[in-house]
Amino acid sequence: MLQISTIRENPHEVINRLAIKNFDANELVKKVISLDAQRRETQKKLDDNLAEANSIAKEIGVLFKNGKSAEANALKERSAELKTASKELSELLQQIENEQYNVLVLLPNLPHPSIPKGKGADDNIVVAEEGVIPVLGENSLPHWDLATKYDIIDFETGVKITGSGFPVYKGKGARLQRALINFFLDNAVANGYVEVQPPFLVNENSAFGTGQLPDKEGQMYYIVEDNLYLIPTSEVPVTNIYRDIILKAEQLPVKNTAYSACFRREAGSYGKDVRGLNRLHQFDKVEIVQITHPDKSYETLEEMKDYVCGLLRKLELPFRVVKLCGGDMSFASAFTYDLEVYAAAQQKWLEVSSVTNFETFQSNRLKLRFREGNGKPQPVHTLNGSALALPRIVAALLENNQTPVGIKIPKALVEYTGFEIIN
RNA sequence: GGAGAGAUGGCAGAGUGGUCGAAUGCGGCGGUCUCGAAAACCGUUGUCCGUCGUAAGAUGGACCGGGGGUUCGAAUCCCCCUCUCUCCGCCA
Repeated sequence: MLQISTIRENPHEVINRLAIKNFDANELVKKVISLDAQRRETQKKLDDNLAEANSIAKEIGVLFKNGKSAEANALKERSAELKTASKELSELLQQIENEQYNVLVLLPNLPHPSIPKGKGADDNIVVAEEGVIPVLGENSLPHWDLATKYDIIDFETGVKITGSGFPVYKGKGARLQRALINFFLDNAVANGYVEVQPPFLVNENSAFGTGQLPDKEGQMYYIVEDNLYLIPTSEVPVTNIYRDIILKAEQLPVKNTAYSACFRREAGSYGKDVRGLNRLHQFDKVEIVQITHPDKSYETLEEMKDYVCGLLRKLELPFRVVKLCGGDMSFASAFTYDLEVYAAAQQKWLEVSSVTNFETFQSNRLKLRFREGNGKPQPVHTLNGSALALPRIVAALLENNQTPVGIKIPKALVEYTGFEIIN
């Protein structure tokens, strides 16, 4: 959520920046500003009213004590008038505030000034590419066939138990999952991230805090009976740890990492490009989150991006770093790098991580702030990234490392899997 | 699932109708003392929204889990909701 002060002070800047995201903010900005003026005017009236009422109440108290009940009763009449007026004003104020809020949440985050305009994924900028793209033999297979061939992932049994998008990992497949999770967590911890194990279900307030609600409830699984949501990413519970908190400047940066299963309904996304592990309803992911001083967040963004690159390097996967253009960025993002690995059998780049700086967009909504010395609280910057999401990593590992004798495990993972080859 | 208790400032914990944004203790910050530190002592210490001001600040309002009600006046009385804790039941 944008800060009202930003909009009030630089309306044209807001409109221009949002145009980069192909978002026409003209009307909404106008509306927010006019509602803001109404809000302040109404509040002034209400406050004056209440101030008078407060002082009358005190007077009445004194009068009664001194036995001057006639005078007190006269004042009561004025007090009653004020009460009626205050009630109307406060209802009006509430209504204006709600309206303003409802408009405010429709405005996406401003993209960083360096973000180029663009329509969609085709206009993203590849800022780095690394690793050797393997050339596979004639009878190479996509990962879903390899999974069946070596009996490590069973999609059909998953369908029987739950439905499509819920695979069953078996044998070395299951072990590979566990190995990757540990590998990612250990690396994050070695890089100064504090590991947390969050709940996989969150309440309404949390879903709201990170922006899944009120808009995107359809993307989450929902438990009606308990009014809880299955998390689409551990970003939700981890970030919400810091909801309604004022940190001290010395506590920054906060660095957390968490493994969680992630649950996504992805309604309407069935169809092409979703075979095998490419898109699932339940998958595993290790997330990294940082809360930083506003002056440090872009430095941190680079650091987080480089950290994820390091993981891909250790896994010996060819990858590229893509800077998203305005049109492809998410609602809440100010700057996003996507990291993609090449899956050699599908001959396709697969997004495995998204590293994003939200600046104050999340912290403003979360009421997550920090204080320098005795200064006023101010919003922090929040960032997060996948480090990493498993399924597409597994897909690329299987496809790229297939050989006539089996699938080779990258060296760095062997101490975690306990085997060097899947055969 | 059944029964009971509770929700107050960073924490602990008083406060049952007006002088309460709220005692006291701890913690934090500043100071005195000290070569320095500890102890002791003194002072200070919440958030949000307005108004005035370049600012420092001044000032109005709101906030004692959330919402509603009674009253001239509510942390305090009444109603509803949420959450937490304890005991019983069930259970990895």
